[in-house]
Amino acid sequence: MNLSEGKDKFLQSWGAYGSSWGVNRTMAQIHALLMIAPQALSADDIMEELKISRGNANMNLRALIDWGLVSKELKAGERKEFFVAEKDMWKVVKNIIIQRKKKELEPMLKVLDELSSVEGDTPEAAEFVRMIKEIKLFSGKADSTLDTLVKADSNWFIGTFMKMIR
Amino acid sequence: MNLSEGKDKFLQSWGAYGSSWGVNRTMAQIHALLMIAPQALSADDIMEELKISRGNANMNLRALIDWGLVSKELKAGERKEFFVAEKDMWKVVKNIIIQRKKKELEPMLKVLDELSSVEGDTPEAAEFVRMIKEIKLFSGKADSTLDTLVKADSNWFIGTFMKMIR
DNA sequence: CAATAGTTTCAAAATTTCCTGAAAGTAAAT
DNA sequence: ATTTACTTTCAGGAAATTTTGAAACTATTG
Repeated sequence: MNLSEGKDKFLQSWGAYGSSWGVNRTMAQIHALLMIAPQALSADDIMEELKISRGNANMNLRALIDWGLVSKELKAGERKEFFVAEKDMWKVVKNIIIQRKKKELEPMLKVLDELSSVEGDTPEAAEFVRMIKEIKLFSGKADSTLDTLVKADSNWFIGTFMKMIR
Repeated sequence: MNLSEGKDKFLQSWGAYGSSWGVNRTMAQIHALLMIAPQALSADDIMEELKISRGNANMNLRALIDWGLVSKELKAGERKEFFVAEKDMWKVVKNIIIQRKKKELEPMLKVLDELSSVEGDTPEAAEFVRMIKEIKLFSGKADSTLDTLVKADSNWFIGTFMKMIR
């Protein structure tokens, strides 16, 4: 397989992969493109490679920066902005965990907390509260585990944890 | 908060939560509804509670059964089918991991494998292969970790692992 | 300060995903 | 063998999401 075929396949797969996890397909593709780029790319480079509009490129680049997966790079003497992706996979995953934890897990925990105070003496109310508490207990544990994982450094995770769990 | 308010809030939140993880909103809501139900529900019960069509209810129920999160229950003397959700959160999460691993992680590993054989002596090709290998290495480790997690039983996870990682 | 070189925003269009409902399918009961 | 009581399928419509592109904005340069 040559580079151009491989690149296309990677861009398309990473897009589909992201898509099935609720991440905008184009955002995932821009991320993929930057991850395999040997140097920083400009918005124009990205627009051309992925055949997308300037608006689309801009919005998704900003989102990637927000997630801590991409950063801006200024080149001396150049007026336009260049973009580079974080290439350390452990950092990539860590940032994704941090974001999704903040945007999805933590709000859910808050909702579960409110819901566990539902009143009522019917079997329906009893089962509702029981199940909400079960979900909350589990989610709370997942939340702490992720906290620990995020605080742990790459070496610890890849070394100790992986060996331990095997 | 009373039951009806709580239920509505839970159904809507669980739907939104699923949605942001690439799971059909209605599928997540049916799952939520069955999780908090004290007894098995019929397709008609679900259609009425969520105000959805028979086709929609049927398709998403089948998908939930596929994922191992819901099962059919036949009542003696009743011709119609009833549905119950798995209520043990550890089993729920385990089944979700198994499915997503099979449908998304494993195909990705296969693609990465193919991509790591890209040929070329340009810096672009070198960086491409380097990065694909980095992603593959990390994904492979994640895959093994999930394997172990899935084989481990609930008690082990909640007891040993949680304490260990804290 | 006008021109130039970019970036950002957002309403409308395009695309994708989801849902409906009616028709077809299935199987138990009579 | 026909009716009854359901379940399943899927084409077309509805809804949600994504993308475009042009106008507005910002900042550097001459």
